[in-house]
Amino acid sequence: MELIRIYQCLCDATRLRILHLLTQGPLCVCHFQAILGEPQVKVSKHLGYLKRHGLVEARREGNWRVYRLVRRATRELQANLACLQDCAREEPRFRRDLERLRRLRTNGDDPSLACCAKPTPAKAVAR
Amino acid sequence: MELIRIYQCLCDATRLRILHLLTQGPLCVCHFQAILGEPQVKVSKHLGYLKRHGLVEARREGNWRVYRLVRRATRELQANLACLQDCAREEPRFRRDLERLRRLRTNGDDPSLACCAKPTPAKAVAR
DNA sequence: GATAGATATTCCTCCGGGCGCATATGGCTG
DNA sequence: CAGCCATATGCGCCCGGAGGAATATCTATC
Repeated sequence: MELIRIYQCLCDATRLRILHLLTQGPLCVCHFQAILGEPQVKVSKHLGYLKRHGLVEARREGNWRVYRLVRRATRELQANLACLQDCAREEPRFRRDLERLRRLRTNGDDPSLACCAKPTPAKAVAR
Repeated sequence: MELIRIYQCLCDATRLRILHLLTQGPLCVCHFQAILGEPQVKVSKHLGYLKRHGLVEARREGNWRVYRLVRRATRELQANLACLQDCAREEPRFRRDLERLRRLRTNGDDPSLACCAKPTPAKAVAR
């Protein structure tokens, strides 16, 4: 049952936040780290999980990897992501994530492609 | 995060089928057994899980227990159950469950309250 | 109050997944 | 090619949850 796989992906907080962010567009790993405030291993593993389960796909972009929601998402996935977006509107945590994403995009650079390390080579990501 | 709890409940096939059935109205354990074709322990445990996690509530009805979705479901829960119902429309398994439920209700007796053992005391549930 | 029926609970085993540390990989740059 | 950066992977630990067999609990009935 396809649905099960989807729900299994959704039932972890970190993955939920990742997917929620991805509904706003592709993102690279370091951005996830910055926004979620989670260690690299954790982020990377959850992205791997999502990829293995077919919710997400990745491409290389020079030195980093950009993740996005799968292009041809099933109806089920689309429905559930829409539902997630809807529910997320009221959860402070999701709102903060969105806020940070927005800040990264404006303070930083180009919306989707320009990755970290471009604006501030010294300070970089505030860990 | 409330959402997580919901998704944790949704990420098992048996629970998914149970919740889906419950969107059609209250049901007692033996009906679940009959419809799902799963052993009593399994059904009972998953119902317990759903109850512990606040998606479901139960009342005694003489010798048996009738389960229902929680009365005051959160917005998140409502949204996700609606989404589930929508997705379930295309999954054969869910359709079969609904079909069996319908058959139980017509062949059997009264829609919601009348429980098993009333129609056929001899054959009972075809295990 | 003994018994039967419906359901819950306990005990056990097994497995997948979450986490973190350390290390590997793969591309870029000097 | 050496070294750095971003990211992935392997390993070990731990925990929760799934499944099933046996048993307990609660209710109705005689």
